Amino acid sequence: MRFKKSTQELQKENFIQNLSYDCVIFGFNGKQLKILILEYHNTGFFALPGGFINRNESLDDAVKKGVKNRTGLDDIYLEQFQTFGSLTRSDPDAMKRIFKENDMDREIPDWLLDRFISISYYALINYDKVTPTPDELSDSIDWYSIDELPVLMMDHRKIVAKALQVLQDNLEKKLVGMNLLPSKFTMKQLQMVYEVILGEELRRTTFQRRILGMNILDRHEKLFQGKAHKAPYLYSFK
Amino acid sequence: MRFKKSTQELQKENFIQNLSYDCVIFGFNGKQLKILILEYHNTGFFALPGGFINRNESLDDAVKKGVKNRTGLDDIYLEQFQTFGSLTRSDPDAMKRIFKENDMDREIPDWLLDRFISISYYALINYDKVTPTPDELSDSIDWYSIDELPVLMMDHRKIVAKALQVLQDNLEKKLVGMNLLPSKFTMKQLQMVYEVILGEELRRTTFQRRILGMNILDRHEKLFQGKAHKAPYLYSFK
DNA sequence: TATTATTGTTACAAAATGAGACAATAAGAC
DNA sequence: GTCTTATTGTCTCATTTTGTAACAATAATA
Repeated sequence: MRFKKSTQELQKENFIQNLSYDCVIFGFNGKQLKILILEYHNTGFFALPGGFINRNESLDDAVKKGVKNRTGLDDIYLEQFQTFGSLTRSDPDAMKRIFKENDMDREIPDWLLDRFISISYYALINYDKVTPTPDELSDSIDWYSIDELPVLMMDHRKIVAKALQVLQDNLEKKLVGMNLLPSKFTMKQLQMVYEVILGEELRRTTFQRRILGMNILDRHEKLFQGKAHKAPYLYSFK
Repeated sequence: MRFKKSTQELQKENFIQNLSYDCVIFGFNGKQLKILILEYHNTGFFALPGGFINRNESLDDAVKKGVKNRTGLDDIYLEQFQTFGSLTRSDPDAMKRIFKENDMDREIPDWLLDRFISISYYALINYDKVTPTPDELSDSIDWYSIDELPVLMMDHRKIVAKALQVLQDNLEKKLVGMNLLPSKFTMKQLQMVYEVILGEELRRTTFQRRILGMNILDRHEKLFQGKAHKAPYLYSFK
């Protein structure tokens, strides 16, 4: 959970109480699976991007808006995967600290110190098209490799683990590659996406045969990379 | 969404606002896949069993408690599958009507007329061990076959459809049969569970070979049903 | 022109699945 | 008792899918 607006706008009446969302935003940099993590200024607190649900907007719209603000992207592939509601997951002390370090500890709305149930989404985005944008609470936001994450606040590590597990389960049925890759890509790139998500190496020939057999790709021109070997074809999703 | 307690106890301070849960409780009667549907008295409103989350209990505990009250069962297999949060899903007029028909329209707490975001679970239970129990708002609760459901309130039909879809997706990886069948069952019974969930017929020999190949079953004595043919073995999950 | 690394494709083996056949066997009919 | 009936457990063979390796094609470089 985190703030989208200045505290002026964080008025209790505007938002649904005790409810937040968190989003695991996946990107693929060509080699590794990455997620966007933000850091609250002067606290050493790392967290998933998130926010609250406005009383007069739908849950999905709230999340879309939040992710758009962080990434600059419209039409993002979003999937809701779990709602976390344990009694111990919230951390009012951390919340106080964040406000304090931003010289806002007099303004902290009391509803932010209450218990929160968090609805979690994951997003799949094209890494290269994103300009990660921190918000007014002056935190940074950056890509972290999935296997080199910093220690995260509250239960956010658990949320990431669940997101990855669901992503793995959905890998076959949901055309994950389409959203993590540019519109044209090589078979090798697609295979690497599958490999980083599954965390295991795949056999090149079997993978190629299976994917082509699905009949979901169009083949385009070759990609000449200036390397001393045969040039691969470019593909796109139909 | 529905009520667990008399309105005396439905005080705003006790519950998390704007948040409810709904539960699709699946059972298998030997032939059909059934779910528990309740009917509000004198309204013709059919709905999924559900409830609210107490401020000092975890989300999972709230749902466990609710399902236990309706079924009498402890240790229920529960799986959270989706949170519904559209702006249009709530229906304050229906809520008023329900209270009115129960001669409680003066007592209706105003927070019940507000927007609700609903966290949905499905449960898998042993049909024969359940005594469906209506609550103090004097409604009935009964089993309905999945393909003969009455018209449901609000978006509950959509919730059921999603539950069934997720159940289908989870069929292989989650040992669904274990929770819908008695501890000892025949191969035929297990196959029928798979068939009603998938909505398609399966080949007997292939099914048997596949399930036995998984090595998840123990074979026990034969079951003599008084029928003029070979008696099947009983199995249990390891 | 030869070398190198990677690619697309083919070939064959191994495993999984589809489809059918068949013997075994409880209980009822005679 | 013996025959009939319906269902079960198992086996066989064909088909499909997957695992594994081999090999020729080919961009760039030496």
